[in-house]
Amino acid sequence: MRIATWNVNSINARLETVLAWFREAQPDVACLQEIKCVDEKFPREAFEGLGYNVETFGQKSYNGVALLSRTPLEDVRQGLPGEDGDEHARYIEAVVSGPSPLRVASIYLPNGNPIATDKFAYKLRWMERLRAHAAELLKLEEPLALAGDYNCIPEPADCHDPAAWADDALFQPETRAAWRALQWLGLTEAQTAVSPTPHAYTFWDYQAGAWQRNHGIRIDHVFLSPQAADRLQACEVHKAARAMEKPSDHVPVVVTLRE
DNA sequence: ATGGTAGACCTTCTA
Repeated sequence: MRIATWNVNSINARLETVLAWFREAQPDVACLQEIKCVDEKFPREAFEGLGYNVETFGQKSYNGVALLSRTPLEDVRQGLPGEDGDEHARYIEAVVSGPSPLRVASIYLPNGNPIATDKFAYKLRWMERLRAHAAELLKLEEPLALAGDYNCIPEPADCHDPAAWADDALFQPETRAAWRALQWLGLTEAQTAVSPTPHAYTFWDYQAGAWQRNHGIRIDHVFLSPQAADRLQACEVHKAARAMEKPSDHVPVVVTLRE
C-alpha cells in the first residue's frame, strides 16, 4: 500500500499538475494540504474519475485538507480536538477500509511566523494538541499514519543554511522539541527510518531562486504507529514534481507499507 | 541591499 502526502498550494490552481502526478504515481491513499477552498469547491469529480473516494475539510482561501483513497474511507473525523473555537481547517482523519485497514490523517500544521506573535503560540498549542490526540490514537494499537506538512525543520541537515532559519518558527527549539515529542510517544518518522539522507528536501520557496539553488527544507513528514512502522518498506521524496509545469512549492512524499 | 513569488481575492493576508 502506497500512501502519499502533498501540500498542493491550492487544489484548483494546481489541478492539472496534481492529476498528472496521480496518473503517474498512482498512490492508494493521498493526504493533501492547503487545498485553499471550501468543500463544495473541491474538484471531487476529477479524483473520483481516477477511482478515488474523497473526503475534505476545507476553508475559504486558506488551509484546507483532504483524504483520497481507492477503498472507502470510514470513521471520518474533521478537525483536531483540544481547542474550542479553532476555525482553521488543518486536520482530517479516517480509516482506509480493506483487508488490512489503516487509520490515516492529513495534517497541515500551523506555520507560526512571526515568532513574536500569537501565531507562534497557536502553533505550539496545536502541536501539543496533536501530541495528545496521537497518544489517544496509539492506545488503539492499530496501523496509523499521520502524514502532512509539519512546518518543522527537525534537524540542521534538513535545510541548506541553519543560520538563515534561526529566527523562523519552523526551526525554533520549541517547535523541534514538540516534533520530537511525537517520536517519544512511539511514532516512527518514515523518511528518517528508511533512509536518513541529509538534505532530502520536500519544499523549495518560489522566491529568490530557492529551487535552482537547491535551498530547500524537509518539512513534509509521515509518522507511523508501531503496527504500521513494522510494515514500512520505502519512503520516497518525489523531487521531480518541483520541476513540473505550475508546480506546488512542496513535493509529494510517498510511503510504502507491506500488505 | 530586508529583496524575491504565488494564491486567494477586494486590498491585504498568508506562506
